[in-house]
Amino acid sequence: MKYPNTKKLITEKALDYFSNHGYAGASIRQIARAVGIRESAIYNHFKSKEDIFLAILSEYKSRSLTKKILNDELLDELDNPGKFLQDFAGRLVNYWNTPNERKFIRLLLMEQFTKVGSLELSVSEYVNELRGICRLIFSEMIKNNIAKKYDPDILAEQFTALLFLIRTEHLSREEKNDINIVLEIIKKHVSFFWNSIKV
Amino acid sequence: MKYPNTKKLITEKALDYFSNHGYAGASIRQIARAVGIRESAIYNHFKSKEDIFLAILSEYKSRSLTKKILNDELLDELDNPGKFLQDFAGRLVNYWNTPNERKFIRLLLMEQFTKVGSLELSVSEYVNELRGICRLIFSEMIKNNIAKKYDPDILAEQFTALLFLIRTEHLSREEKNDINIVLEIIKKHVSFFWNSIKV
DNA sequence: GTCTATAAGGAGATAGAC
DNA sequence: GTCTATCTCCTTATAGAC
Repeated sequence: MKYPNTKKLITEKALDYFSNHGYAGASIRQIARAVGIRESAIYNHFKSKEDIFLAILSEYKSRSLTKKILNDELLDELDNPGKFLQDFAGRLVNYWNTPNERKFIRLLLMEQFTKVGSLELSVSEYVNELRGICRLIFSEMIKNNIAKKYDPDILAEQFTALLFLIRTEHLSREEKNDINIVLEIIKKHVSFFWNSIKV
Repeated sequence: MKYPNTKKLITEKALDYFSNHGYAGASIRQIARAVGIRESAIYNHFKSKEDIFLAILSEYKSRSLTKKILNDELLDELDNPGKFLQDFAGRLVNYWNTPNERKFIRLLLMEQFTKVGSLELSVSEYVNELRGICRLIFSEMIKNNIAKKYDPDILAEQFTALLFLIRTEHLSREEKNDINIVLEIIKKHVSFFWNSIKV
């Protein structure tokens, strides 16, 4: 933001409009006005509306959930699995609640069926990374005899589903305090979940 | 369908287009063509595009999940709780997979953030009925000492979340066989779920 | 209840001056 | 890199004949 880059600004404002009105419902005109330039100037940076959309998706696809969530600090807590799970879920929910991430999920949910530009945008892809991380965590817990010998795939699925539903339900509201309510709910569920799988 | 009703036909085709392209992405022209009349003729039945959308939502809101799922036949199986849960989930997934219901969920996911016509369209509202039914079921099981004394709210939430995620993930694909894959996954999860809560 | 014709405006996109 | 001006097409919606 220090060195205002028009191209970057366009994708930011476009993400704003796309995530609020959908791809079809947002117009180049509105985006240009939000950026502070004329529509025609947009075409100096992107060759079409679809091109802007693809740029946004490209940024979205280049993120790595693992890097954002599973840092060393968290991994140090593995010897306290209950706390580890809580912090893991808490970190995830906080990350999901960052402004851009919220917009991305909204856009994903809106455009998953429309297939603009023959580009796939699927919920599966979105939760699969989380699923994989959970599978790893629960496998490890079972191997170390911390958790009961359940199928790690099923545990991962249940954990993922819980986080996904609660997250999805709180995407519409914009209140700042909302995240604390979500964190409370998540905490209760993680606590229950851990108690039912721990040895 | 025996007595072709133009008004009904319009909402049907509109639902088709809305659920595939979103509200903003579908045009009266396309809908009229699908119905087999001119755009102007649409306005004999609805005063605006938004009016069509509201008619669709009104139909969607008038459904009752309970009536469609919880009939006497199913309730007779309550003395065999494992089978009951399986059939309950199976019925629900089959109902969710009916063409119109699929379209409704797609439309809901797409338009939950746009607020066309100041009408609320929320995922919460969608899953709340299911949540309530599950809460009742699990409360009853606990009271009758069939299930462990867990918090029925949490059990209901986990059961709902599981069904919702799996359902959401399979909304994009149109293959007829897909429902069998979904039913298999659900079956596995319900089985696991029941085993972990039964006395 | 459907048609033709048309209005009025917004959409995406381009040309060429500065 | 942004501007003005313009093109072409599509959008929702209305008027009035049949």
